[in-house]
Amino acid sequence: MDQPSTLVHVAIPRPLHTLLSYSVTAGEIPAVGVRVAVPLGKGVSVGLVLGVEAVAADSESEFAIKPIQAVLDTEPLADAHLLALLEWAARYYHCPLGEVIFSALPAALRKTKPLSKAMQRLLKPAAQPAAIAVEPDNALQLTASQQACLQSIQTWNAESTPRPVLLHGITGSGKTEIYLRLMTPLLAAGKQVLVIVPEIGLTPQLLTRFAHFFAEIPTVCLHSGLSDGERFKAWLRARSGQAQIIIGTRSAIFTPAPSLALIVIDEEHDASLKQQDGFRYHGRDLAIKRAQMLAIPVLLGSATPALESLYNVQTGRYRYLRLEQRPGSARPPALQVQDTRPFELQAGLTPDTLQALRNTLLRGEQAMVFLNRRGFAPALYCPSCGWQADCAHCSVKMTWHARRNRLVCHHCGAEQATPTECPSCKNPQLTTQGQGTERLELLLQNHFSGFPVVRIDRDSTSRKGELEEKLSAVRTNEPLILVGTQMLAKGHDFPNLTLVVIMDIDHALLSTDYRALERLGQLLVQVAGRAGRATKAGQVILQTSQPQHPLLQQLVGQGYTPFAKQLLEDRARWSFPPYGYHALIRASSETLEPALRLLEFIAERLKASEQVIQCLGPVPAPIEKRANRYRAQLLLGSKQRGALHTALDFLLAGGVKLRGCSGVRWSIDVDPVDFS
DNA sequence: AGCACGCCGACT
DNA sequence: GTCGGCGTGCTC
Repeated sequence: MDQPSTLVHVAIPRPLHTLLSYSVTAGEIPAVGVRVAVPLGKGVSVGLVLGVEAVAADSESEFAIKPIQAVLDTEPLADAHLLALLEWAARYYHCPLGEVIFSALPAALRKTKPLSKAMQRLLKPAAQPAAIAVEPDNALQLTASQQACLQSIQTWNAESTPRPVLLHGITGSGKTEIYLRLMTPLLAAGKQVLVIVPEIGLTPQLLTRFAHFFAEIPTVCLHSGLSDGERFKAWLRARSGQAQIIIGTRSAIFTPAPSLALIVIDEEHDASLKQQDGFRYHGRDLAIKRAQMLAIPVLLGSATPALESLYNVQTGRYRYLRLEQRPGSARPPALQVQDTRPFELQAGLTPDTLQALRNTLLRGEQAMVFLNRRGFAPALYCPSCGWQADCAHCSVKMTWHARRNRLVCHHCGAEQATPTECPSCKNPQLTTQGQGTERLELLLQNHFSGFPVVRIDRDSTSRKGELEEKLSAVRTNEPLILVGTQMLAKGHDFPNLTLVVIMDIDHALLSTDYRALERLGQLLVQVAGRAGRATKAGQVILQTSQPQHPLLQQLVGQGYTPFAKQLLEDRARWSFPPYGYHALIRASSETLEPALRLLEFIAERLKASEQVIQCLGPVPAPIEKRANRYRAQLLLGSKQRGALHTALDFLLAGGVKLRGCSGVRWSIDVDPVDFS
């Protein structure tokens, strides 16, 4: 008897570029979006059902179709919208769909284990939350410009297919207030709002504001500090519609939210929105895609918008709002460039800078010295023979950490005891070179005895609660000096902080990475924004040996917008993003040659695609060796996004294999932001 | 990614 | 004569 039977097409978390098909028995046909356990090779794998197809029982098949092993869920984990987003992302980033899907699901769902009864129950559709009266906080009055901003956004968002809005608001201009006010009516109507932030641990003040303002609204936070179980529970609460505010880092963009009505991307320029390994998506770009698919508004906020976003404003794809003034009497800080060349430096600081620090402390105010380099010194060398402490596994110098008296590689984590003499010539007098936050802390402690020096970096805050401890010391508003890295750049508001010193920006001014200047400009503006946030005027000192650099001059003299405009003109001249599109193919192997050879082969295949694209390279990566692997890269550029994608599809369809390149690992990075 | 199959060097 | 090296290819 030829009875019809049923096939399911399943995405598997492996680098397969196709779905696999399995048979199911009539009584257990799973719905699309349900997980199944399937036999794979000799083993068993989890998979997600993406298609169900009735076929004639006698239909021929290329393969021996195996039956699924078990249906794992009673309810679909992802709805059609989310699956469409993931399918789009897999195509756009040229990442296998199964890997995309399972990296978007909480880790608890990547196992071939059925959920407990309790968890199954939580997957059932829940009733929409009842409308809640959100109490307007009368203590919080919007300024006239905030009010005008809010009004514009609300008018625009009422359109049937709203365009993304870029809210360009200087530090302290009150972007958060706009977010809160925009969210209020939606939450009151029982809707959900997704808020994406760069790194949750670094934006505690944003979380506190939300918690106070929306005390009665169920909220979940999705960040790296959660255990698998906690993350899964938060995901379930969002999926049920019960949690109305979902705050999280980039991966939160994949959280199911049945009544999603708004997406907010805070610090939309931030590089941490781009995933740097595996499925290399951009959180902001997927947010815009998701919002577009759902026809809901999306708001991008930043004091220093990404060049891409400013360009999208120019072309009319985004709308733009500027929030200029700081509430109250706060004025923007005065920026001053300090030429380091004529001076003898102490731990990298000029005499003028030290004097400015002293004056600040004597006025009873706080100062911050920003140096994006951990450890005591970034190099240890022998003055007699020239030997230097290199990492055995990477092509970088090791950093000397004084407190632990160890040499540490900041790229692979390798550590070793500090040698007591030169391993090459036995000279017992090894010397350090360059500045790190540890050395800066020590110098400042000696120089300003009687005033506390608080160092905040990954090394000084590794213990749980240590960061909060240090921050609360700063919040006493007593005169002190803060020393720190990137960790200090955003999210903290110190009312008595009036001086910010920024060190070591030369490498970014001289970098060959075309994004380095954009990032430097953003960082300078963000860090400068720490100064003078309350009623006191702020001062910012930039130390550099390149004070005449035209773009630095422009940034200091005219501000971020003209600086960004100039950078955009430079990008246009070279057809660099956003005027052209890039994809970076990286390869690594135990020696450099096979990686280069494979990329050479790939470059040739791409040429055979007959698409209008440029290949730059292959060349060794800027950090040629990392964790014992040699790295090379091939940059692809095109003025047509479509040509680039067609070429990459052609490459993947043909398969990439070359004899003698067996140990080469390679990957595609669409819209790369990091070229190291 | 795993995990097999498949041809060339040092062992009971 | 075999055990096993990891190069190559497949997974419905």
